Amino acid sequence: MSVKTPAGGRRQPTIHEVAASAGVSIGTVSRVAGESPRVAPETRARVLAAMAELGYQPNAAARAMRTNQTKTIGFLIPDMTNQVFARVAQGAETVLAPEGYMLFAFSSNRSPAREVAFLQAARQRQMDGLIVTLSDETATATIEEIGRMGVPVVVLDREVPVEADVVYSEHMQSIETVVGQLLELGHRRIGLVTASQNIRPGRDRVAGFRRALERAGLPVDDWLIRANRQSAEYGAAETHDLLTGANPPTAILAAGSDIFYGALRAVRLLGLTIPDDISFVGADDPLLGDLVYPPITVIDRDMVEVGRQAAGLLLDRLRGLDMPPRRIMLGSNVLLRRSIAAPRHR
Amino acid sequence: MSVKTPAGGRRQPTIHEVAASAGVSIGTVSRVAGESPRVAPETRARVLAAMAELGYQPNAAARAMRTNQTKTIGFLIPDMTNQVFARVAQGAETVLAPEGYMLFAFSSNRSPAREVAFLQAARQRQMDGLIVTLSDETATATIEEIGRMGVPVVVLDREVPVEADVVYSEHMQSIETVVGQLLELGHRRIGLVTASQNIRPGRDRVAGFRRALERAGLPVDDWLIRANRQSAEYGAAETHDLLTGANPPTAILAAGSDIFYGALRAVRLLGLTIPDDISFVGADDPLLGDLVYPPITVIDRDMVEVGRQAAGLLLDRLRGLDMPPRRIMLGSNVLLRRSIAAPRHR
DNA sequence: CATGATCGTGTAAACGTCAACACGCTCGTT
DNA sequence: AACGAGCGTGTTGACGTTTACACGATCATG
Repeated sequence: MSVKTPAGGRRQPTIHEVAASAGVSIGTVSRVAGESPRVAPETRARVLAAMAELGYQPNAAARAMRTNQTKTIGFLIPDMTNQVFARVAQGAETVLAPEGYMLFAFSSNRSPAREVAFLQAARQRQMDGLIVTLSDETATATIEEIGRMGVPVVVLDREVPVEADVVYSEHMQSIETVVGQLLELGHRRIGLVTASQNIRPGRDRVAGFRRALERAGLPVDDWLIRANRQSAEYGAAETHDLLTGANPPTAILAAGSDIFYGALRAVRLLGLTIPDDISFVGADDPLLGDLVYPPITVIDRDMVEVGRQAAGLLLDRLRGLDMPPRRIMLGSNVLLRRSIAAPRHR
Repeated sequence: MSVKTPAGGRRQPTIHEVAASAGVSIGTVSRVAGESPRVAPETRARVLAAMAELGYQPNAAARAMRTNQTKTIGFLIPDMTNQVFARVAQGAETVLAPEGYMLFAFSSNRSPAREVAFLQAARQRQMDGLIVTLSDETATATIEEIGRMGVPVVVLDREVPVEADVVYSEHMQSIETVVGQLLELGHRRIGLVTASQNIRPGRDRVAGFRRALERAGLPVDDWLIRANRQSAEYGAAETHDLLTGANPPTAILAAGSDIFYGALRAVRLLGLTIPDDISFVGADDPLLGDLVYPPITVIDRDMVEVGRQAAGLLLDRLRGLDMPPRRIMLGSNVLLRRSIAAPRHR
């Protein structure tokens, strides 16, 4: 016994067919579907039976046209395969689902063009709200498109000139803490590999890095700062370049989960031992940091909480909250592990 | 200068407003939007200008109602935070996007109830097609719901009584290969931790495991087989239990990416050294396997290709292909690394 | 120069739903 | 018995599109 899934597209039953089958008018069916109280129990039962029988599901398009809401939230992430964003989605889901909203995730693969395409699709589809992580704060087309949305938008960890609620993560202090610790141990040349300065995390990490050195009265060697892209390949390439340079760093900060992967791989391929040959700090993937040997010090943040907070902000707007944009800042933790030690030659 | 995103819901411009602004009828605007050739170039230009001016995006709900298609594909995955499924989505995307379809991912968190909810939502939203990974083949409600879809559905790596195209991954042979190799090295007690036998991968892995032992003329100790759930916690718990038992295995097969994580963690926490104290084989996360020390032998498959193949099958159906269900089987590779060795006490 | 084909455009119906309104029925009240 | 209130149900426009059809203008043809 097997169930058919006709490619030809079996027509879905409509409210009219349910009405006919139950021997009532479409208005009554609609009231039953909408859980309106104004229906006699006996009628309701008959309608419910007809619905079940026919496998009726109300047509969302028609419903959306009448009610101007779709109970759909769009979730824009730079990269599906990155656990960091997936966890955010998971957190948001836990808040939105109980309210009857469906969260649909869409991955831009860090392409501003695809971000615009997503925003337009979301607008076409009358999505009720959006949670977005942009891949480039300077992409004006994306920002204009957000302005046109007409529904509440929550922005994650970006600084964009848009009147939207934002959930920020703290990056600067944690980098400062880590760099401070490395300086304490005697490191004088520390390499930083992180995201582009076109997004807040990249900018803040570089800023925190510089501040830590300046505070210690040390000069900043720009050669040691690599802040351009967010990918394992980039992390690997820059780490390799740093470690094979004329005057290599004695510690590497791989700030970003993909970069962390790539950088760690580069260190391994060079046959270097952590922390004897090189001190190493990762970010955003506490699991990986704890699985390798020795465990790696990691800058961590609770992404599920980010998702919950973002969903909370959105939900308030969906309920009609009218007030100036709100900003939430969530903290980071430095999970100290055995991957950092005093530099060898010194 | 900042852009507004009114919570109140700025009304979106409609085709009527564009028509008025361009001084033509709505029919003409629709023809321009639909790229029909029957429009004078001068008129087209005027309409296009009006559209751009107003930031017009056609209302997908209204369009869907007329045309019965939404250019939307639903993608159901058991777990967003699992890279394996994310990669499938990525692969599918590369095939579907050029055809104008948008892929929206939804995570069921391995809950059959949420799978049903997703399927109903997809039907309500008139999605044009679905790619689904079910979390339990025995959930009849889910299967019935698939039968009602009325649009093509592609199933990933599950055996369900549904007339749908399927993309399978090969599991049995690769497990046999690995177990054979371990036997060769002298292992006689091998622990298997994998997914529930309610899904094909779990079943096939257990079957492959048994076959390898039987072929070698060895008895199968059911205590060594743990096939119940797919999560890091489960992997950790069962691995711990196996390794602290009265007669522990000398090798562990952690078949499943989350299970791999958890199992590896359990081994670490017990302070065991791979491969001296215990031989270890993982699955589905070649990256992790290569990052830890020593690198871990892993059963790997190309999930992006799975996604591409699934999307290809779906696309054919969307184009109207009418033929019996097709099945594609994709292979697995055993990436041999230094985590397996001859057992110590023997 | 009449005829018909072609072209560009406008008009109107339909898609499936919701909700305002209307209507008839049953009660309780006087 | 008459009346109004309230309840359950049916009817009827919208919502924004697409598309078949209609129509006038232009143009080539005999």
